[in-house]
Amino acid sequence: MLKPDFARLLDEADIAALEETAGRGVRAVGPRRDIIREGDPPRGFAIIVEGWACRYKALHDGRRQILSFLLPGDIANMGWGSDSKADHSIASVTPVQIAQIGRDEIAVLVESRRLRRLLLHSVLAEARMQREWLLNLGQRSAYERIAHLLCETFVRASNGTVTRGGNIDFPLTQVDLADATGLTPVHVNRTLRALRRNGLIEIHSRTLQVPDLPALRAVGAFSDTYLRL
Amino acid sequence: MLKPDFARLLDEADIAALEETAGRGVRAVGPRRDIIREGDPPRGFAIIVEGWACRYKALHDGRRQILSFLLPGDIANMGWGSDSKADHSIASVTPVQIAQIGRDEIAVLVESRRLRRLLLHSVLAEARMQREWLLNLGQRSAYERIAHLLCETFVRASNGTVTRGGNIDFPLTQVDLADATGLTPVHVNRTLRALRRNGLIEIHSRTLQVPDLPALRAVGAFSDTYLRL
DNA sequence: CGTGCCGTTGACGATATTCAAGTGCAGTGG
DNA sequence: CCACTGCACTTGAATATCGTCAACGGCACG
Repeated sequence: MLKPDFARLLDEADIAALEETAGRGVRAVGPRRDIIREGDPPRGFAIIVEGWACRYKALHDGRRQILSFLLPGDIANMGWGSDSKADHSIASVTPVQIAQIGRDEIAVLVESRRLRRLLLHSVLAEARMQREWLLNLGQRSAYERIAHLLCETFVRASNGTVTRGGNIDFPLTQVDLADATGLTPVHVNRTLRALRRNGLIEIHSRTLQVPDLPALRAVGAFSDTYLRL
Repeated sequence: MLKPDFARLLDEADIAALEETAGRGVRAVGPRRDIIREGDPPRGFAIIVEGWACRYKALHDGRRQILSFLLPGDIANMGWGSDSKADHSIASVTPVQIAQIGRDEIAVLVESRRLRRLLLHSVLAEARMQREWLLNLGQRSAYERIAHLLCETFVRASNGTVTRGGNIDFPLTQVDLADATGLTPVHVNRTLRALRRNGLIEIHSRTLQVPDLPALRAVGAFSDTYLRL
C-alpha cells in the first residue's frame, strides 16, 4: 500500500500496525466526489490505496485551485496535529479506494518513533511539492508550466514502474490541468497542442505518452529532487 | 521572542529551554543577504528575532519566486526532520537578528512532547500559508492578488499591536512584491497605484497604511483563519 | 437517440509584459 | 558643498500572453 520511499522508513512491526489500522478504514469513493470539504473537522490522515485524487481550495465565485494530485500510495494529511478545521478540500478524480486513519488511531500509531517520522516526512514532502508549485505558478509561462506539471505527474505515476515506451494512465481532464496551473481550459488546450506539435507529449484515451522525457524536463526546467525523500 | 500563538503551546520549562538554546545561536545578518541557500545541508530551525526575511526559490535564468515572508517571531524550518538538502533559500530583507537551532540541539528539545508539537505546528502553519499563496497565484487577478498579500502582511505585522491609525512598518520593495506575486515590478507599480487611487492603501517611506482594512479584505477575498493556530 | 461532458477551434478583448526613458532621493567621495 | 552613483519608483507606448465568448464535433451513457 505504501510507496517504497515511505515504507523504507519503517520496520515490519510498524508496517503491520499501520496496515492493520488503515485496513479497517478503507472505503470506496466514486469519481469526482468530495472526500473532505474545507471547514470539516480535522480527521487525521488518509492513504490513497487506488485511484487518483486531488486537494483544492475554492473561492466563493467558483474559481478553484488544485493544490496537488494524490496518487496511489500517497499520504494525505487531513488535519493531523492540528485542532483547526480543514483549510482545503480533497476530492476524487477517478474512483478511489482510500484508507482513513482517525486522530485517535494516530495517537496510538505515533507512539512509534518511526511512524512519527513517517508522518512528519509525508508532511514535509507535501510542503516541498507545494513550494515547487508556487514557483511553477508564479514564474513559468503556460508552456513551461504545463510541461513541468506533466513531468512531475509522469515521474510520480511511473514511480518504480520502468517506463517502457514512456506512457502512463492519465485520468486528468484539461479542466483539471487548468485548475492546477491557474490557466483557462481553452488555453490549456492550445498549450497541449503546442507541446504535441513539438513532439513532447501525446495524450489519447486517458493515456499520457512522453516520447522524450529529457526534452520535456528541459522545457519545464524539471528536477525530481524535490520528490525524493 | 516567540509569538503568543506559539508560546501558548508551551509551559515555562519549555520556553526556558527553547530560549536558552536559541539565545546561544543568535546572529546578526545585514539586509538583502542569503541566510540559507538552496542546496545547503539541513540545519534545523531558525527563529526570526528581529527584522524581515523571506524564503524563495530561483530558476537558473534569474527568475525567482518568494514563497513567504518571515516576520519577527516566525519559526522557519530549515530542514528539520529531513535528511535532504534545502529545497529553497532564505534571505534577509532588512537587517535581521536570527536565532539558529541546530539539528542536534533539536534532537534534545523534541524530547518534550510540547516542543515537538510546537515545531510540528509551525510546519503545518507554514504549509497552510503556502496553500493560500497557491490559491492567490493561481486564481486571483493582479489587483486581488496584491490586495490579498498586503492584507496578509498587514495582519501578520500588526499581530497583537492594536492597529491605531492602521499603518505598519513596511520594508518590502515593489520588486519584492513582484517576486512574491509572480508579476513584473512594472505591473506591481501600476496595480499599487490603482489600489491607492481607490483609497485602499497608502505607501510612504517604508510605511504601509491601510485606512479601510475591511475594504481591502473584501478586494483580496482575505480571511485570516489560515493564519491562526 | 438524446444528453452531457470533454475536447477543439476561431475571433476578439483584457490583462500583463517588455522596452525605454526619466524622476527623486540617499549615500559617497572629491 | 556639490557632482556622481545606484537604487527604488514612475510613466508611456508597443507587444505578447492569456482570457472570454461562442460554436461545434466526438463519444460515452442512459
